Amino acid sequence: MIDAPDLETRAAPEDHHALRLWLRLLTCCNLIEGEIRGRLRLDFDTTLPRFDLMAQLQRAPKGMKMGELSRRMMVTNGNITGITDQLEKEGLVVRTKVENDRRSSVLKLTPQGRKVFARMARAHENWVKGMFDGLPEDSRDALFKGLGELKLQVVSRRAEDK
Amino acid sequence: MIDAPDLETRAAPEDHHALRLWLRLLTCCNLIEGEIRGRLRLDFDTTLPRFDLMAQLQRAPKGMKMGELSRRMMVTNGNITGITDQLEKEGLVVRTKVENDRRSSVLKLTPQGRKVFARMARAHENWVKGMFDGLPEDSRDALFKGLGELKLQVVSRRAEDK
DNA sequence: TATTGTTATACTCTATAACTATA
DNA sequence: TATAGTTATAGAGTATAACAATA
Repeated sequence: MIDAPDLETRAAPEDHHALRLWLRLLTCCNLIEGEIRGRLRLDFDTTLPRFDLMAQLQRAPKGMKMGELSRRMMVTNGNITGITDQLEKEGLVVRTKVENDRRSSVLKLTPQGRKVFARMARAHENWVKGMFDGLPEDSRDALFKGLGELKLQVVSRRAEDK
Repeated sequence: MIDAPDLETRAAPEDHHALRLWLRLLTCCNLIEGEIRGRLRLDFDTTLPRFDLMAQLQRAPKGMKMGELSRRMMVTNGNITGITDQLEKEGLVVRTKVENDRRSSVLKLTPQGRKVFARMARAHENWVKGMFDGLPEDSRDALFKGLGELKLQVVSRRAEDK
């Protein structure tokens, strides 16, 4: 066993199972996310939110409205404006105007943005594969399924509350 | 199916299984963490790092050195100093000096800190239970086991790299 | 009136690096 | 020389709220 103190050590043996599960989930996520953030910074001098925004655009060849990005990334409009400003200054995305609604902007990757993102996405995928590929196939399947159920659970509770 | 666009929509069907698994993990974690952060803010006017620090101290009746907190919370010494300053100002923790090493500080919860933390911890546990308890027992077990494997995997890779 | 996006502001968290005091 | 903690600094990310233009 590796001696790696971490957040999960905050759990006590008598704690409720759900709590221990949550702390383990959080620890895993933080470890992996930290690894990815660090590498994005080191190898590509960028951040996770910038990468996420570009990933969303990559999946939307016709571009995406800023409000839609805000919903998907679950941050406020103002934040999207800020991240977009940076990316546009670097020539990676571009705001375009739509015909029927002059309030809206549609964001698209520039050719340069597509090129840069392709390189980042390839590296990113390799990092992730490296971290997950040691897991037995059935564990991966079980995780995927369990997390799917968990997500539904959490999302539907949120919908109830509002 | 609930229409809730989120980070996971960034995955494409052709993406590697590991990548889809990671995005789902990240989405779950962000949803739950956001919920907890929001409630900590609303109900107790505090933050997750502050709560985490107090949780660590709660588990260490004799207190804990700041360096140890830094390792467990995986942040730098300077950050621990900052969070500690806030909590000490609010009378929730206290720095104490140790006999044999005058450089070190040992942090402890004050009686007031223990009282406040107990209330927060109870509420926190209920939030978490509420989010996880809808999961079938075998799904929870599978998640716990799979995440344990994943954590080992990631931690040991980190150890190799350094 | 409601919506889209922008701006201004403030705050938390974070890391880096230089520093003090002790060991 | 090394370690424990502090300080100073800078930057990212976040939310809130007021705002302009448009629907």
